[in-house]
Amino acid sequence: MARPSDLQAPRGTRDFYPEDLRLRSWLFAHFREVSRRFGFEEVDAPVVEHAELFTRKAGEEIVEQLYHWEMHDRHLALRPEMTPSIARMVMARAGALRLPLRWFTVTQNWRYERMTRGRKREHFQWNMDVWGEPGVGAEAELLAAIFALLERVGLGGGQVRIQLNSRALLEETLRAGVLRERPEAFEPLCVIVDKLAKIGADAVVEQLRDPAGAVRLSADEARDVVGLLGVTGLDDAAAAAPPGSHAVAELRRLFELLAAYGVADRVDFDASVVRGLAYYTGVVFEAYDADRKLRAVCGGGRYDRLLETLGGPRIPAVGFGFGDVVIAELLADHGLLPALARGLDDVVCALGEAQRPAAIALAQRLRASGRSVELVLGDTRPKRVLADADKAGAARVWLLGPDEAARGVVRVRELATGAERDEALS
RNA sequence: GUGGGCGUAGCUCAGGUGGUUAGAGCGCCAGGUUGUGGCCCUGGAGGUCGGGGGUUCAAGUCCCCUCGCUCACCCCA
Repeated sequence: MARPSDLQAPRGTRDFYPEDLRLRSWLFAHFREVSRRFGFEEVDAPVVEHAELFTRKAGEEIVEQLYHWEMHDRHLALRPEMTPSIARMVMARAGALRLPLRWFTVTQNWRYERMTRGRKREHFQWNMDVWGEPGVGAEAELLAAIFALLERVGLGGGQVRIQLNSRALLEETLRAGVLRERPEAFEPLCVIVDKLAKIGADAVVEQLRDPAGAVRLSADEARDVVGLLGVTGLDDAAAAAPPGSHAVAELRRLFELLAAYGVADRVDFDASVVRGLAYYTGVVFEAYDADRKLRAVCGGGRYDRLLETLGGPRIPAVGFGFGDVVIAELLADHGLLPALARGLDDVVCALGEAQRPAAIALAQRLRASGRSVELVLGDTRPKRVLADADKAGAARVWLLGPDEAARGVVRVRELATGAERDEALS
């Protein structure tokens, strides 16, 4: 039923009822378990940050879609992504941290944007980052972790593939060419080039030429850049790169490492992947469902200069963000969303107020042993108690009536079998 | 911002060309044993038909406006 808008969750946000939250927790548990197995530690930061932490000059959409406001002379914002907050935390303790650092987060993020399938204004995101490791071994660990997660949720059979590129490769090529005199145009160029698959080559060329823009290439130069993005094989990319390319060597090394993890066959080199965030400097990647029906399941890359940009030391880093929305859509499409029970173990019911103290003592004893115990609060008939316990998925019901009390026992019923027995109360 | 679909019970939805007290399934509540669940049977509660206006003897149904949800595009994580 349609309710007044002030009684609905704002557009793009969600209420999580118990059954919804069970599913969310299930997913988060997998995020955390994979992170744990890879030796990552969980951290968190405030949802509200100084807006300046997120505002950058490269024209990224993520900055334009910031939820932000002025309050008591402070410009605050809801975090649209986790990386800047983590960078802030790393910077604050840079001198005391043993590198490389492996941190992960599972957080709520906000982005004010139009809604479509797989895209909401409020979403949760799993982040894994490695700080202080310049080599592609870090990328390999992260990609392996993504595949580990996919396998845990039932998508380990190639339903999801990762497209991967290196901004360093693109940068090497362009700095030997059209950006020789203007290296600072590289970041805005990446933001534009990221749109290739969405707006088409002509529109990208147009934006790269824009005399009012930050890139300002000639028409021929812009077309050359777009041409570079069409490369799909690593050998072709190598051929187009400057001789002795460091970036090509790193990509080759990365694929060797991915082979050692057994996931190289699910990763494709694709020069058109550059990502829409300005701070990426090296390897960048995105994961998509094999049918390409949905938006990217996750994405990430290397950002070796971000900490420097924020005024900190130069610590290389690489990470990814993995949202809860697209993966849930994908799991639903594949019929992989699990049916999760409440996890209630026991129901304890006093039949008659005189038996309540004994029922409370029993419930507390069971709880102390770690069981999930629902104590029936009102004066509910056994019929109802049994039915409710059954629906809740409880294993057994403990009934304590005058008869049992007189004998110092409690009636225990196993719901699965219907078997009953008396058990001593103390 | 553009275009489409949709708003009827807690949920999922039916309700040809406008016509008596608006329906189903599920869920919920009660009963079918006096202290015993699942299955089954019976009964019940629950609806400003998103909101406002209009046409009409008569509007859930037609027209206009409006709000909301949703999908696609635009744009972008």
